[in-house]
Amino acid sequence: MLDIQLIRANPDQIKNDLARRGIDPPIDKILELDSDRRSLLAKVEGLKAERNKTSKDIGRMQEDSQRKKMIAAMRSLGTEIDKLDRRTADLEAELHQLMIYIPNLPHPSVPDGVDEADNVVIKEVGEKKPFAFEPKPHWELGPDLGIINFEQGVKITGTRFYVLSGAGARLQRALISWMIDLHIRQGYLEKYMPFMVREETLFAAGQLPKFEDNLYRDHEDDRWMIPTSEVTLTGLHMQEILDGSKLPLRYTAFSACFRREKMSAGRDVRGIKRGHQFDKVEMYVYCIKEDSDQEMERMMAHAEETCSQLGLAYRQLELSAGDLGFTARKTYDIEVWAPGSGEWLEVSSLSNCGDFQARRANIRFREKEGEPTQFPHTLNGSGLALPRTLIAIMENYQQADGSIVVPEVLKPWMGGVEVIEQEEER
RNA sequence: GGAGGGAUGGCCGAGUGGACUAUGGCGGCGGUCUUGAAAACCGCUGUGGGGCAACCCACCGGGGGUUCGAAUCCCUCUCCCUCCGCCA
Repeated sequence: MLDIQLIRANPDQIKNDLARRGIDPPIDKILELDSDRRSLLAKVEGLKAERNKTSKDIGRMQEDSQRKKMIAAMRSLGTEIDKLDRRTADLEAELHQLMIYIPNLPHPSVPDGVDEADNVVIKEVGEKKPFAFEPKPHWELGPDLGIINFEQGVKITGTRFYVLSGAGARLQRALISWMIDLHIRQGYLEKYMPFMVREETLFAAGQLPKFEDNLYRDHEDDRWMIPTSEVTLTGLHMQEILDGSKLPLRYTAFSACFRREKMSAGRDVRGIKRGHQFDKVEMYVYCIKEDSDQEMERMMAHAEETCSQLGLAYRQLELSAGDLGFTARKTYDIEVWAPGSGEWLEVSSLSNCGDFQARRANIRFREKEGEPTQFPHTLNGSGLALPRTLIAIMENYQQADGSIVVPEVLKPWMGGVEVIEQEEER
């Protein structure tokens, strides 16, 4: 959510910033509603002050005709207040309805552009691994080795679900453990969070109301499956006033993520690249606004370390203004090279949300006691999405015979397995 | 799933229709006293909104209602606790 005071003070600046995203939201309507709301508020609050004062007087008076007269007067004043209160509430609701659909303002450093074609490659690290044979895609390697079974996933649940088996399941678990341990060393506090949340939590993180179509939901209770643990890590401090001396707060969490993928139906249907359920290790930071640019670079370095320690060639992209997500003011993507699929795979997306989520979640902090509260900045980034990392490892570490070498850093978690050979299907 | 009890400020806890401008205590901050500290005493100590300001408004878990007036009465939702049932 944007700051209404900011819109009030610099409407043209706000319009220009949002135009960079290629949108033209109803800023003038918002200003009009805001101004109507404030003048109505001044009026109704004056009447309330009068009612409060007179009601107190009534309480002190003896029963007499004067008292009855005042009660009658207050009764009609009450009707008037009710009427104005309702109009104020209507205006506020209308204003709120507009405000919650306005995306975050792009950071000044974000490159211009209308969509992903305008995203900028900042750097490419590592060489695309050369192969003396034609590298296979993971959707062939996995079933051939007996470590991915697509048919079973479809049978059990439906399209875009799969089963990992034996060394495949173990490799994913190894990645999760290794990544979390790495992030702990990088200074993050590990959290294990719920995978289901209430509606309010999704609103706080900026997923609702706009992206309702992409979420799984239990209609009987107010329970929604999270699309990312960014949601729960934002919810962690909802409605709190944090102690400023404790910032920055850095968290890491593993979670399953659930996405209906209605927006991308038909895309990336082969393999495990885009499922309805996937695992992810997330990094999340709450910090003061002065630190957020540097926290972003820091988090980027942490995600890069994940790629480089796994020996994967990767590149860093910065999203153009037109491709930024709803809550983000600046976003870096990390893509790793998948030689079998023959494409760059987005394994991580790191966003600086500024105070946008903190506002929606009502998360504040106070630098020192007695000072006014401020909204912290929040940043989130995948410490890599598991299925795509798995793809990259399988395709990059494959050998001519179809076996897969286990990356050095994962060996401690693989129970002595150094090469994943064909497994008997069970 | 059934029965009952709860939710008040940073924390504990009183308040069941008008002096609540939310009692009291703890903690915190400032002051007096002191060589210094402790103790004692005095004062201050929630959030948001409106207004140039004085000041005003809202908030006692959330929402709605009754009333001239609600922390207090009514409805409803959420959450917590106790017991029973079921359960990894």
